[in-house]
Amino acid sequence: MKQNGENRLEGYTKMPELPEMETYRRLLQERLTGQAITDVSVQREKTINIPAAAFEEHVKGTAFSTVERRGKHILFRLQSGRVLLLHLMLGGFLYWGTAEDKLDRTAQMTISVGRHVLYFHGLRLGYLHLLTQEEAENRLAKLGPEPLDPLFTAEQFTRLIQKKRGVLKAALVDQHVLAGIGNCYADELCHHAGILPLRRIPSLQPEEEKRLFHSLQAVLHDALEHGGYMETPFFRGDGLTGGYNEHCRVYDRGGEPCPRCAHPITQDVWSSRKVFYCTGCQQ
DNA sequence: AGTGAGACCCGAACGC
DNA sequence: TGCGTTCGGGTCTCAC
Repeated sequence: MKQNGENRLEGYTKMPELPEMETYRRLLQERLTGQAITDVSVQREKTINIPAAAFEEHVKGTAFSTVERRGKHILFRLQSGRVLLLHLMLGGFLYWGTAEDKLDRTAQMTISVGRHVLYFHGLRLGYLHLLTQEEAENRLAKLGPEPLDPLFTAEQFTRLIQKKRGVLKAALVDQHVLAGIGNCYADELCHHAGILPLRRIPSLQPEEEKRLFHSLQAVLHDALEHGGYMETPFFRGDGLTGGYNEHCRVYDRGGEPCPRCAHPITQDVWSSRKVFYCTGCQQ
């Protein structure tokens, strides 16, 4: 595992959120569309939702059609009409290689496409479930809107946020309010907007809500452009994935000077989650 | 309704 | 070197 200059451990404090999953989606879409699945192997039975034999039999006999994303989920649409629904949860990540070019650790599951292999690593609570389209739809039905949907407006954002009365961060990471925001990007977008993540929602001024909406989009777009913050490259020579790591301004930077005002960043705990903010420039 | 706690899970870090 | 212990965190569910 990589460590930075201060010997701070990286890679297990940040879990894949929308930009990381969207980065994966793009990389997978390029590689998998139309490809026949030639082999499947399940090392960890809890990864899947049906007996391994039935899973392997179904998946091996079909091909990928498209790769979509909804919130933090990836949907592999299969030509059989079924869907593989992936959630990486805590510490999960993907690697694209061959039988020789793989990571020096066990994968919980692999899917082969000719000589290429998609490795599923770090699936502790994560899963890859084989579902009908209807089942997949039902699973995702309660998710909030996609923050980067061009049809998603500031007015809609304000309406959703105002349905909640608690702490701002609670609403931002609630998948039923918005799909895809997790612990890290919630703190990052609050910092970008200059608003403290533990503010009570009713105390937010209309102008602050507008700023939050703008920051939500700005931070996610920026993260996407830099390939998200995943530590592990998706394939050998991958120079994009994880490029956003150095762009995180507050998350996991407790005690470091704020990049905007140099005030030391506060690390706090709220509802058993870490929260990072700057009391110098966030109100 | 919001908050907190517990369960789920297991690789990695750490202490001895 | 190697064992045992601790930790973390997204999501769901339940209690207050």
